[in-house]
Amino acid sequence: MLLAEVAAASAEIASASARLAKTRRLAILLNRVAADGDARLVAVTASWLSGELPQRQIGVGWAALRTLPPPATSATLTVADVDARFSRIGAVAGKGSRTARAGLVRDLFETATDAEQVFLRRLLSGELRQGALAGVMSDAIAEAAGIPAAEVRRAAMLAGALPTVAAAALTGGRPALAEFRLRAGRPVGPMLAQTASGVDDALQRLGGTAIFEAKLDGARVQIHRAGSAVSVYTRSLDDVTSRLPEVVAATLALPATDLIADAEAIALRPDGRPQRFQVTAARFGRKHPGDLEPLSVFFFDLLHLDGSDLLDLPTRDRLDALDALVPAARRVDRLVTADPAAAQNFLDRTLASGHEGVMAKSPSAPYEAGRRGSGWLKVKPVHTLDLVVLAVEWGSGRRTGTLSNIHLGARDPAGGFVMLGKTFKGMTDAMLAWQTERFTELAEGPTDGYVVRLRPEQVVEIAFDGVQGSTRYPGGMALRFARVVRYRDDKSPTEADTVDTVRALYERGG
DNA sequence: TTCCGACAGTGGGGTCGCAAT
DNA sequence: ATTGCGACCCCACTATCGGAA
Repeated sequence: MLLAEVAAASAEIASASARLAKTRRLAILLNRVAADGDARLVAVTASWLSGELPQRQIGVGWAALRTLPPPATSATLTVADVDARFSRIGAVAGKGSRTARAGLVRDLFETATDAEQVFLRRLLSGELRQGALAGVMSDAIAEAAGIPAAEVRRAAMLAGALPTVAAAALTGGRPALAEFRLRAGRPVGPMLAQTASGVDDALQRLGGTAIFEAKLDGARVQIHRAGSAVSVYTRSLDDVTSRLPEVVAATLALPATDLIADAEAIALRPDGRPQRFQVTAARFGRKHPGDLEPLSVFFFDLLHLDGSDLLDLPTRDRLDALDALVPAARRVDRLVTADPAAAQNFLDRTLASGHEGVMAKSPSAPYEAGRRGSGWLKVKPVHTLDLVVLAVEWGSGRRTGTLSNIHLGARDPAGGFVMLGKTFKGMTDAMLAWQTERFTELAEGPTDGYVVRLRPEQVVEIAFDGVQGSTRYPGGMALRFARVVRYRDDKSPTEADTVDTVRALYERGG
């Protein structure tokens, strides 16, 4: 199988708009690879065309792809060859590794045709832009193997990976898929949540009664125990066991042999209130924990216990099992209610304890592994400020040709504006068109660079989740998850919110 | 025929580890 | 010592397709 065939398929998929057409094209390609009889090649192809490398990461990013050699004129690279080259690139380590890696990347691109270079560059930079990733690939595997889509999806969630499922489906068929079961030690796609605007919205969407839980501002962990062996995975299923000895110890203290659980790891202050997220992130990111900032762990779901799979049980039953296993001090706070006032009170109390918000869960919903299920909703308070647009950046991909990412400034009472971050979120296509025109008028100097500086005249209402410390911005603060609500043509920059307002919010802890 | 769930795309700030400068 | 890069923690939001209602 030639790389050229895969690159051509990717280009065709990108140019089709119908999802069914993309699925069909992917299925044809998968069947062609499967005809070679090599399961590894099926897995590699499925992985690439869902935007991932089987090696996960190989230390090559955007910067390493900035300058590439001229392309080859004939297509000689095979899928197997490129896969092997990726492994070699990823295995380079130590002093001189950057240079060595760059050399291997250059060799690869020298051997690739123009079309292949485009594909490889997109794949390695994580911007495949073919309108098809894991979701479409899952359906394509089903179509190629003649298996119901739901079965492929479920196997992928239980395997925590699509490529192995692709290989199994196309070489072993339906019986091979049935082999994928929940197993302690093999990570599972975590269930994710949708957003609700408040507890009333959450109660209504969940059908009247909800399980409310404290939403801790830490890092999600999936904990597996098989006998005395504990492993801990992140939301993206990376193994972080060695970084989190506290989590391992807390898990070994539980009266069980085998389990799979969902939990949050978070750094707490001595008084039990949460540290800022940055403290947890620093500790979580550290490979060798040392003696700094101990992490606490709080369990909130149980998927497997001593031979029994629980994930298809309703939430209330899974939580009964969790409560019987984990002491209350190691679980997140919880309230089951249908009463909006009681729910609001729980949210208020949770926020007063310094936490991020609450989760609202359907008592009857199963654990939808790997999905952003409608059975889980998050509720977090939203702040808004009227800020001034200081500059704007040209967009990429589908935003090419529009002025997209705006730089946000708060008014400095002493004069001028203090930048607090950027945002590209919340803009409709109509807003993008409007702001491209508006900011072209406000441009202070050339508009052909990446960043276009503006006269500070346009006020914009910005929603955000909180204020965090920053070394990047001059005020020492940056907005967390900033997004545009609307442009305010009824306000002048002299009426914009001040940096003092932002600082007060920061010092209040949020 | 309309509605809505799921998915892909477009990027945000912060932190770490590590190689290069 | 500092800087740049890659990887990954937290993530919000809109457009689109196609099946559900």
